[in-house]
Amino acid sequence: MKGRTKIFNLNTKDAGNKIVVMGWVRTFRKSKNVSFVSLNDGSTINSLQVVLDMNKFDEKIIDNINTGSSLRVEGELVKSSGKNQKYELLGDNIVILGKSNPDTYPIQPKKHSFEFLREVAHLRPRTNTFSSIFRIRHACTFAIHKFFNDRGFVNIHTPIITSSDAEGAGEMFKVTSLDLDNISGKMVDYSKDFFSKPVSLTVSGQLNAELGALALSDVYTFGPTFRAENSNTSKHLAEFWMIEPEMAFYDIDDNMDLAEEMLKYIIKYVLDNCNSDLIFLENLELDSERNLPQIKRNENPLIYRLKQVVNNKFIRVRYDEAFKILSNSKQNKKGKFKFKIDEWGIDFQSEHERYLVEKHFKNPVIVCDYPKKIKAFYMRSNDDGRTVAAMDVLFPAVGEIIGGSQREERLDMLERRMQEMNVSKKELSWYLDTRRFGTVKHSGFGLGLERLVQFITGMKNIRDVIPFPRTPGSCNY
RNA sequence: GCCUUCUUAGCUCAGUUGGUUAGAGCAGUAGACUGUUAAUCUAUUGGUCCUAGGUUCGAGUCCUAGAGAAGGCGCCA
Repeated sequence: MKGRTKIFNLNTKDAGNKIVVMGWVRTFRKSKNVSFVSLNDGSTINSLQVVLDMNKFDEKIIDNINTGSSLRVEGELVKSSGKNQKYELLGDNIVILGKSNPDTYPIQPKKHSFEFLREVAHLRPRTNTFSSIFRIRHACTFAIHKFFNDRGFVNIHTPIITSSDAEGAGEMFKVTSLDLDNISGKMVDYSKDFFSKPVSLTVSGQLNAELGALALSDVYTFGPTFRAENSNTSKHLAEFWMIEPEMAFYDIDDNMDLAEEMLKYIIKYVLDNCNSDLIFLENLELDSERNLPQIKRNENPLIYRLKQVVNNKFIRVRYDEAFKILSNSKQNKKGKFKFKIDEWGIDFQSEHERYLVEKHFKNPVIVCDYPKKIKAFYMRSNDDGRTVAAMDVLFPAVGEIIGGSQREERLDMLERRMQEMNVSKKELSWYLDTRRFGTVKHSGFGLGLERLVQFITGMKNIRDVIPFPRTPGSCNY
């Protein structure tokens, strides 16, 4: 690979240099004497224009330059006389690395629907939109690791296969090595299975992360998460990536501070490092909204929305206040909510969350101190006896992006809650040990990576921010 | 899981109250063109109208079932 230059490294300063680039043809504009190839290697959204003197090249080479084919081009980088680029490559020597039959190659130099591109998910990274999204997704991933590393957090690899079915975060996928094609009507004998007991794919690394926090102080997990829920929405995947920090000695306020700081850090990192991708996605969104009625459009363009999040303090409200705001809202009094806000203790529906974020505050909102009966067993009971120290970070468009809490560190309280909610103390005795031996107050939260990438890229469907989406009835590639 | 909508050329879509031989743009192919920017211009190929039944003299259009997709809701990240 010696001598090859990636396109994102090119610069007008390199004009006059002999270089070698490799990439895939986006478009080929052919005419008798001079032709133009847009070559993209995925290192940047910007394709490099290769200029070909048609008299210099064999017909065999020219005929195989098609949309999708891969080339090695050697030539001199020069200042461009065209308007849309500052520099271009005068092609001297071209090698066709891989042919592409234009008759059957599905990606055309034109606008495709996201639905169609989902059906060719193996090739969609070759489009501007998806290469931008995946570069931004990578930037988010990198920023997350950097954020935590800079603050002395330890990355814990929590297990993907778990024997605990008590996490309570949703339906689980079973993992087995039993011959499923050959199971009789009898009860399954799990003692014959690989782990000698029923096991599943993880729905959350939190309980394991807590074990790490109660030894290493600050830890985080960042791994795949699996939910077998039959959710058919633009915000749910059966396989997604979740970031779960867990911090010893943090109370719920420290927890909220960290969540806000982290989200701002990641978004700022993307703003600072993925500018051309964001500009592309912003224009794509403006373009797609051109024909929509005003109410269906975003109030502000993408980059403005991102800067707004970075530059404004998140609004923090307790459930009680949020409940009052919602129940006194015109929307509620006029019966415009599908689910009326009437009795204290109900869980908010997404229409209520959107009202708070998009109509009332027009800002990201953190709601905390939820009624205990709608939250999980491990959340710390507040002194009022009816709420727990839980918090949800609500974002415009994507809704709940983070869910977290201060954990119940008092053994007797935790055991009482487990009893009430029918969680097996025996199965989670390892978890309870942290409360038996040197318990401390601690907190944590879960961030859905795809929902964050959705917000940052403005993509409407979560299936378009993960390379290979898994959803009910769909597991391809 | 529930509700609604959609499925017509490789892609994006049009197709009138059910009426003859199903259309357009783009892509592809052939050609033209000295600098293009999803190049342009000329010509042209391309159809199991999602599948299976049914109603009708006649179905892309109506009815039933199924498959797939999208949007909304619930569950959540």
